[in-house]
Amino acid sequence: MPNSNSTVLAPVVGKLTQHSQLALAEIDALLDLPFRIATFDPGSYLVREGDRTDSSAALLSGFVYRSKIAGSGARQILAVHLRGDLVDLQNSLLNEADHSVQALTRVEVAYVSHRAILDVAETFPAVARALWRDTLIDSSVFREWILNIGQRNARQRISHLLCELALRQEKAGLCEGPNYEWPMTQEQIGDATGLTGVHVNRTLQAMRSDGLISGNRQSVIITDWPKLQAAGDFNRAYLH
Amino acid sequence: MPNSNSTVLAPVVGKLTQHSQLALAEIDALLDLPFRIATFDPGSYLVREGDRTDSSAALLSGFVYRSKIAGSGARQILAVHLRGDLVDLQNSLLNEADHSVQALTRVEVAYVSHRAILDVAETFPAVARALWRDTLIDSSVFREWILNIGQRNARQRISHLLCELALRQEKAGLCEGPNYEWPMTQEQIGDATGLTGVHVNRTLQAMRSDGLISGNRQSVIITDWPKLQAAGDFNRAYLH
DNA sequence: CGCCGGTTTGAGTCCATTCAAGAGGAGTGG
DNA sequence: CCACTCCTCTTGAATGGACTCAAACCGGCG
Repeated sequence: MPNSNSTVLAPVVGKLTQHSQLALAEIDALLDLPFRIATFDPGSYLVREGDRTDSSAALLSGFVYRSKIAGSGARQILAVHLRGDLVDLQNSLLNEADHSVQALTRVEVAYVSHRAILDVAETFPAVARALWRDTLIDSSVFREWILNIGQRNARQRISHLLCELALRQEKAGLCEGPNYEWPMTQEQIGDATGLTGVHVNRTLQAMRSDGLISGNRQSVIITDWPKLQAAGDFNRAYLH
Repeated sequence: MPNSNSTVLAPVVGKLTQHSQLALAEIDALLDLPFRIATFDPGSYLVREGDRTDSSAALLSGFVYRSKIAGSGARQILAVHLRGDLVDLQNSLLNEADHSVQALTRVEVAYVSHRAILDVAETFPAVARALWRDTLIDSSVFREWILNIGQRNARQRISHLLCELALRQEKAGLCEGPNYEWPMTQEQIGDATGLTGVHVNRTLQAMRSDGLISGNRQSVIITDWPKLQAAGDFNRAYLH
């Protein structure tokens, strides 16, 4: 029984309007999309590789990650998402999910049917462009991750990941201070950066003792943002 | 002086119709897009990181690659493109190029203005979906590359890259036998896989002596396709 | 209190890198 | 036609960043 409400999808509209200009009618059409709310516990799957879905999930609260598994069983985390992100929009046009989506924290999502999304996109070309652009920015982030994993050392990779998540949290209006959520285990940080958990541990210790960061599990304090940015070879241009 | 002709852009239409159904009117609209032909020598830039362009390039012949440079100066190759590929379609919606595009061989491209592309997309929603889907498949390939670089060893990475390029050449109708073009230096293969040229060299030698491949520079013979596929942990699903 | 997932630490190993030099091959110009 | 250059490929030896394996530590929670 799909629901419809004019504020629940606001985080999604907020994200889209960050990079695309939308008219009031277009925003209303998005907010009026029928949706179905669901919650997930940490570790549970929103989408499994190989799934065929008929709706996409918009993240309302919490964090999720996307991942693929290699033949060896090794897991690679491809992206981390937060409030406002459309976590599997690509499945609205691709038949079969090529990767999984899992909850990092307790999350709340709004499911919107592919049909409804494509209808709005067809009615409002500006919405189509906004959604397309959103996936293009996603793509740009993937490219930066390829660079990160392919060409940077452990400290750079971890610093870069942290910079990205911190900046995106600010953009999403989730925080402002030097305090950021980082709800990943060291093992997961390793899977996201192509390192082992053990090596992540050692590298984080070095970063802490060098005064780049402090704070404990689940939450980091970026004590020296310019230095961290330099350490991570971080340039925000790729986030568009 | 833009040109217009009904067969030049056929490779592009061929690629789009591989994954999206298009009506005759839509195909005609694509073929009638105004374009401008240009050729590039190996190594020359089609797009530079930071550029703002007003048109996108469709690859008519030859090979190009996309790349980003890390702060250290290291180069990461992000993707390789061949005939029919829209190599910088993302720039039609993003302001500033976040990576470069360079010719691998002598190439011929058709430039189509962003304006014209977006107009066709607005007139024909099916075209908009086809282009969007095309960029989503691109995205899926980036994800697989993240997995490849992040979780696989040298032999797997190189085998995987080779499998992908071979399969895409077949799909594009560029060849059929066990003979494939591979117009990359070992250094470039290294940049695409996050390895050094020296190690690519040693790994290729081992692969040759294990009977996976043979042939010389610029062109490979895949002597044992099933074995190569296994060696590269290659699963074509991600190419959709 | 005792379990459990996550973090920390140590020691040994290895895959890939670095540095350096030599060989091969294609193209250029005298 | 040969000398010369440049680029790529090849090879060797030494180094090192990250991995593996394994055990101990820690804090939260039932």
